[in-house]
Amino acid sequence: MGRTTASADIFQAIADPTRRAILDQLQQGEQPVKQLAEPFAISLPAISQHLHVLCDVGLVTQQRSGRQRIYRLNPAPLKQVSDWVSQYEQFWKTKLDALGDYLEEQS
Amino acid sequence: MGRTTASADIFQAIADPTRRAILDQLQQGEQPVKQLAEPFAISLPAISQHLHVLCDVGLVTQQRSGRQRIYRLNPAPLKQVSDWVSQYEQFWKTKLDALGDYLEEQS
DNA sequence: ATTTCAATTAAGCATTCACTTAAGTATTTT
DNA sequence: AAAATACTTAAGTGAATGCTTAATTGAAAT
Repeated sequence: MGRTTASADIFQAIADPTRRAILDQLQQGEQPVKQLAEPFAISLPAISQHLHVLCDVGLVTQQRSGRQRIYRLNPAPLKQVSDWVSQYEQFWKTKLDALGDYLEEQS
Repeated sequence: MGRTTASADIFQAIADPTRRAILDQLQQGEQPVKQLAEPFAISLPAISQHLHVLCDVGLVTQQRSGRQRIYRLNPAPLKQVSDWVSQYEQFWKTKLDALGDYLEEQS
């Protein structure tokens, strides 16, 4: 059934390396599917399915322009990931701080 | 074959909500498996398999203590996620800044 | 009107995933 | 030594995932 059943979860959406690469590429600006698909060694439908997943979680928006479909990055939903990770960022920063203190003591 | 084939990818590892919950719980300190499994409605082997995945990507470390196995959080690998996301953080912050500027202009 | 181009949707397939129960491995208690 | 405890590993299952090719949809050019 392919990518029709999307779980609409952001963590799931960014778990796939191809989808992350698509997002990375969209940082350079909005692009039609063909152009977006060019760097990848997979079929156009595969890309289309990935875009569908990204659309479902709101990471991209789409807009028709003639017979093209222009995709644009919308990074806002990534805040959910950022918020979750930053919880731990504190954690590892204090750890690095502790390491720094230790190193200072040694010198 | 269960969880034996771990992809050892951090984005994949945190894609599962149960695994994220396990990590969240480990913020309170190192814990044996039984205690760690308590809040979840799934079997102990399932938890063990999740822990194996987390171990593979280095997000947890394990240590024997008698017949218990103590798991401890190691958030360092999350830096990879943090770095990737922060790329976009800039993006949405400039967007929010732009919105702020716009609102200021209006007032 | 018909062909062409851009992209999606449909259908099918192999692999991976998260889970289960059953069996095995250590360690500790009795 | 035997039983109990804490956990892992093995084996199997249904569902989800990522991909493919074929068939559609829709707009543009001829």
